[in-house]
Amino acid sequence: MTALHPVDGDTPEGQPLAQPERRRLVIDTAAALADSGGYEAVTMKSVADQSGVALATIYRWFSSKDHLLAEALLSWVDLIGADLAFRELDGDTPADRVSSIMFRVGDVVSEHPQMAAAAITALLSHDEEVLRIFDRFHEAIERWIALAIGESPNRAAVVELLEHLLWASLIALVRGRDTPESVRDRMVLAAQMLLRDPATP
Amino acid sequence: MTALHPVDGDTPEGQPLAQPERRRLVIDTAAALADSGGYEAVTMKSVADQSGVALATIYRWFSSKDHLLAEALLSWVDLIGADLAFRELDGDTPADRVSSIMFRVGDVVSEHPQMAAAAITALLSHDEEVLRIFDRFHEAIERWIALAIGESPNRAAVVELLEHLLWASLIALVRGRDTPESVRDRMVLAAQMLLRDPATP
DNA sequence: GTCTAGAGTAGAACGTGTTCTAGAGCCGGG
DNA sequence: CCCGGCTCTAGAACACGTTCTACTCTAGAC
Repeated sequence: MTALHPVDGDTPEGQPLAQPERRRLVIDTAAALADSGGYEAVTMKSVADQSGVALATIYRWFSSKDHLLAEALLSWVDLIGADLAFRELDGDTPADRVSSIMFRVGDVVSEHPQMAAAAITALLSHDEEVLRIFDRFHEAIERWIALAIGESPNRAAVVELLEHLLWASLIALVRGRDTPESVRDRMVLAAQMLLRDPATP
Repeated sequence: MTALHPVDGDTPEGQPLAQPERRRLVIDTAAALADSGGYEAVTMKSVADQSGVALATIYRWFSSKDHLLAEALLSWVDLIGADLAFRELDGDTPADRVSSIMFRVGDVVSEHPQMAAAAITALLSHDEEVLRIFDRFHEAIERWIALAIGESPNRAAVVELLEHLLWASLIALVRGRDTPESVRDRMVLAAQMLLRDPATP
């Protein structure tokens, strides 16, 4: 059994897949394992076996298990990002639109709680590549929140505060210290308080 | 070499230490290792060797490495708590007093960055015992912040929001994504924005 | 003094993330 | 066609957290 005949990496025509497709396959395999059993269920050996890519090759493409899972998370980010670009945000006030975003994020997390927990665990790693991905994640969330609140005094500061709050809430959520509902409520309340006019006449 | 003669666990008189003292010794050994080299520098074997307590015994007392490090963190919490109980908080406004607390927390973290990073990494574990300790940590921080802001409309909500912000900031801090100064600034700004009168006449 | 329950111990063993080794297949330039 | 360099591979090896095993020692009951 050599590189000519990867067990699970062939096209229907029997052609071996090219590198980008095999890389994608590895990420998707990890995501599937994470989705069904969370962080611990993703063992590098099972990812290798199920994807048909050798363990050593996976480590050539990804610096660590956490890096691999972080890459899987990026697919979600793209998904939510595309959704936000496509569908208008509901709500007339900034707080309403923050609420609207939180509903979408909450839906994704609620539908895939194990994957979400695994991804957030991975994002907390100190791995170099994970930090890189974390920055992209950070930028995406910043964009979403900025989109929701629109113009406002202190805009940058408010966005930063809301982002930190969301991050802390997501961590609490996957640790069972919080519920999706209270995350949503907290974010909306924070948006209301931070966005009210500082000098109401 | 048996239980009669633990290498490092004797009093100057040669008496073997009692269980609570030996437990304390283990925690302090872990803290010392964490302080000098961070999370990875704390290996259970080196804690066992340097404290003179057998590895199996350490696992009888602590459910995991993360539990052990979380216990080490509690000493800090007690320290800061005692300091807060003893020294009045400076500042006339709630925001000033939040700033004052952040200075004290920031000082402790800045003086022991490796230990802080290790402790926060440990606190993020899903270990049962760690969750228990996390709850105590959470209550302590809640108390500190409540103490700082005093009476206020929406007090509970403001405290909760500030606590989440602090948590996210500390994580960013130990990951090198933030500086003590900007954590302080963020907390003070948040306190100001959240505590301003909702209906200025 | 003897016995027993329980705490403590040394060291082997195990699981999993990660790295290493040695070699096989592939591809473009001569 | 052959070479040199590249990717990929299987499997061994390693590190460290954690658990297991079989044993010793101690303290208290009697």
